[in-house]
Amino acid sequence: MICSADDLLEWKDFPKGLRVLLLDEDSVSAAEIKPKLEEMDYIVSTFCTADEALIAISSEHESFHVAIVEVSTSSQQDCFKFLESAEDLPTIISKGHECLGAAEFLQKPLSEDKLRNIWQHVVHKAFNAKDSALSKPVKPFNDMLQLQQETNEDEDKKLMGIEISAYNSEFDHEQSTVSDKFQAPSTPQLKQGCRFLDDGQSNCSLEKEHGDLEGESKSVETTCNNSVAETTCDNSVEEVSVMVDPSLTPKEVAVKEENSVERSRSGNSLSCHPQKVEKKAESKGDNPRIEAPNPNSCGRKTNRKIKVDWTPELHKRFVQAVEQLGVDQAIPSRILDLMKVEGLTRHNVASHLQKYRMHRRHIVPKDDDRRWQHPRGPTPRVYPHKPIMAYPPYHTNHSFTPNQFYPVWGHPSNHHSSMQMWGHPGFPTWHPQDSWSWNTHPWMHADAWGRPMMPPSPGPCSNFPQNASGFHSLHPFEECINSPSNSFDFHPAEELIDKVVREAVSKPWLPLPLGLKPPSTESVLSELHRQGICNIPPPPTHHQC
DNA sequence: AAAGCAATAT
DNA sequence: AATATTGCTT
Repeated sequence: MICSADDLLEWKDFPKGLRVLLLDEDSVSAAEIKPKLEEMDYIVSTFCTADEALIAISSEHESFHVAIVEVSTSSQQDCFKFLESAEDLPTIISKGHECLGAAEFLQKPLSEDKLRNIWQHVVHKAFNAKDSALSKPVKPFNDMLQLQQETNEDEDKKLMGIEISAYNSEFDHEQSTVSDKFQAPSTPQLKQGCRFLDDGQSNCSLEKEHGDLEGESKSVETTCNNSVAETTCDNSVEEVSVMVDPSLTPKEVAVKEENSVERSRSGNSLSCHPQKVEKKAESKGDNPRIEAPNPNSCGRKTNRKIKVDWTPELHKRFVQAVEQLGVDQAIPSRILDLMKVEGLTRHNVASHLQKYRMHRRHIVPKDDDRRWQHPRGPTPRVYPHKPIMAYPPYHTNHSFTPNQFYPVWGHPSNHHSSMQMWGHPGFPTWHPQDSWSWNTHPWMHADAWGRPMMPPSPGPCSNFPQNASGFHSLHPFEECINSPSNSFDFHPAEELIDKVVREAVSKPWLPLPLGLKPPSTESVLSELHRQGICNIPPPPTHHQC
């Protein structure tokens, strides 16, 4: 059965009580999945054979909201048979290596999150049914799910908003941007999902079934066939599950996919982009590489050159190469050598370098350069009230005017709206090797990754405030843990901490970096006492410089 | 030939 | 919007 929108609206504690049909020939795996589902207050009925399941469906047709079918290669026919007979029952096929015109891939093993989210397919289906509540107010349901909703969109978009928000609410650890909304309703887009396979969370989502509803919306179309799915996703995924439109037979799926290819050719299809950069997980120590177009896949017709997706990781490599070479020596060919990214061309690098340089130039206005490059110049202005950021080496403080943000070059992100990151003193977090804020710190003040600038002659009586109230440091922490790409490089490297400490010890006259607090008088005195130094001169009286 | 830049195309 | 391409100069 298909659960109608009306049903959902009246379903008080949805998705509790969702009736799940679990068809799995492997009783062991069924025994693993079932309790997980039951923990989520789903009502699970397991079946070992398609026939049993079909009998159950035909006899208790109203009894299931969603089906999960684990299908082995040998039982594929059974699977199709089940799909046909199951008609409108949203069915998630959990399968081995093949992709059956997928609406969604779920990486196995099926985690709690993934299982928990199966209700979303019921919602999706409910609101995409021909005579669903398309024209009905959706607010109640939205409220019920405690979802956020755009208020200025038309009804269709609202519907999408529900579904998308719902998905996002479950995947709120994933990045979610406005543009993403219409690309991957349920899970991170394939582009992301496959790229970050090593994060253990990512799923690949391909959406194929509601083009008629969305019109020109940017849902990620299913344009991959088996080979694409494998080439793009198989790096480390052992198995995927596949969500197919329950109302479609395999043939129909195929037809729809063809249409999707046509529709998405104009540029927004991500799933199918053989041109996309795919890189192996760096955690495995492999060099990233640019995937060559797959001649067997949907990219066959397009002669476009590979379009490099400068992912944060790729960009990081780029930046590392540039820094290794030094800005002056960094030319495309050398950067290319250092980056060791298979398939990347010098042109790609040159293009990126051009942008990179322009950006750097833009965010370090000449005015500032002149002011800071000659600290002995005409009485450098010091802003005691201004925030100072301590980045390693810690004495290269960056001074800037609050509110004076420069545009940040990065992927579009709703994090732009969270630029008010000031006011978390003493959090010595930085990304030592990622000085270029690429999506990772979209809110970061430009100066933070611009040219290092020396404070004007910091002496024993530095004007730079050192206590917490004088500092406004950024607080990247939340961002780091929220974004999957960030966890990647969030390592307050010990060497750096050591370095900072060493520097602080060797140059005691400099202001301490954020995060390092001067020892308390008491602890110093007791330590001196412990070492037998009892004759301590009184501290110098405070004086102005 | 490679680099770098700006304008333009996709 | 991001990236590629092109055309030009160095």
